[in-house]
Amino acid sequence: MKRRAQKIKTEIRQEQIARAALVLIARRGLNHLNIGALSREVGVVPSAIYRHYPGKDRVLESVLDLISRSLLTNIEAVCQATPDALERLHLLLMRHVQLVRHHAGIPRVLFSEQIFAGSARRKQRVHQTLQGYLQKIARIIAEGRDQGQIRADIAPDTAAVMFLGLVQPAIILWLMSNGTFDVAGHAERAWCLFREMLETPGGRSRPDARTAKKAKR
Amino acid sequence: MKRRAQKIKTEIRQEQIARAALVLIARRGLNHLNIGALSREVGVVPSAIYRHYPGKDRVLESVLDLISRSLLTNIEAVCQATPDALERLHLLLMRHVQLVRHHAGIPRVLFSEQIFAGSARRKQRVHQTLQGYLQKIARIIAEGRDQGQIRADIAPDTAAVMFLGLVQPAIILWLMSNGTFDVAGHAERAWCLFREMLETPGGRSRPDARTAKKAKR
DNA sequence: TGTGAATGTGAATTCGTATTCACAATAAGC
DNA sequence: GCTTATTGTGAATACGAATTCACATTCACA
Repeated sequence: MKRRAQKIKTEIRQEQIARAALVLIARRGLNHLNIGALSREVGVVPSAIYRHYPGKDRVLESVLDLISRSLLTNIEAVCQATPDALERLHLLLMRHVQLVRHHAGIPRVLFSEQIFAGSARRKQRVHQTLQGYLQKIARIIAEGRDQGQIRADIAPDTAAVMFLGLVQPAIILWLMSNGTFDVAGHAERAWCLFREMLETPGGRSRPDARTAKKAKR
Repeated sequence: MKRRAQKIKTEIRQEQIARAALVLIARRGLNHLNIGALSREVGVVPSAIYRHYPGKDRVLESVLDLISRSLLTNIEAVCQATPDALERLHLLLMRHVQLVRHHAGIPRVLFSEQIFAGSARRKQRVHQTLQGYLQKIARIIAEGRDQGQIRADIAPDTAAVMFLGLVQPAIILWLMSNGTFDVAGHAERAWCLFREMLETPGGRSRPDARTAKKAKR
């Protein structure tokens, strides 16, 4: 019955392990992530994990890398998709929701106690990841302001944090309601209000995003 | 040196233990909360905890009670302080920030993995607490709408979740930055924008909250 | 095809922590 | 003051989970 697992090169296994960890975290949370379950998910025996990682901590680091990359990938994607700041934000919001819905492990890691209370180094690391994300959002907003599309009396930093706030409580509600809460719906409604708030009062009150190009100023 | 702890009635000890737990959670997080440290904080020996609680789980329940009551107390306080919906929200926001800054254990518990991933019962309980809080906020908003002070085309539920979002990411940043991030400052700036967004466009663009009574419609 | 390095395995070890229990001290009611 | 229920104490227990290690297998390379 029990077949011995195939030998796989360390780099591949590391990737496998990190992804499996994210899946397990999504399923049962970071606290329940243990080497036993992780190895089972990968299809090896617990001690095998230590062939590829010096310890559980380093596994977590890899998971954080995975998450960091996902977030930054989203930023880059929306920046390539359109030059319009408001459209970028809207796209980013939807992609963020999709990402989180698909990988529920991400918010679970970011909000986890193990991060807040864990080693100062890990905490620092997550903090920098979040700060980087926020800065990139703030930059998009600043560009929109320079284009006259976004009110100049709004501090991009503040707006960026608010932007995160459009979905963060919703995600928590979603996690706590066993996936019942309609994150995407809330995000869409909240976005409409947020956009109105951002837009320069000079423009139309409800310009269609599709027609609102940089031309108007 | 080591004095035997004084005998104290169970109800009092229970309160002590719950408060001590919240303090410890604020200091080191929910994951690091163990019976040993908890008993030390209270000034007794680990096994003594079991004279007052059947187990660690029940201690957590008490902590949740403490938190629930704090949140609801804030709601009641602001409702008594003023009949003006926008003022209520502003007050609530500031009180919320103060509460969290004073008892950092509160967000640590609410965002904790142990809640999301813990027993379904606890999760359910926290969910209901949050839902109750949200509903009360939504009611304040709905009243403001009925008074013509708040735009009628905004769903109170959505606005309530957004209201939470004004501070939630800020609180997380605050926790991760070791108390460096200026939560109160962000809350104030975010509130100004949020208020503008809520207000009926018919009114002045920046009516002083003190003069904006229900009379105007 | 043979050989060594890389990877997988199962048992053993260690550690932290929740919980239990028999016993001691204390407070409250008579 | 005496008795008894209540509360505190220290040792013992139990359990889960991380990690280590000696040994087995397999892959890559010559």
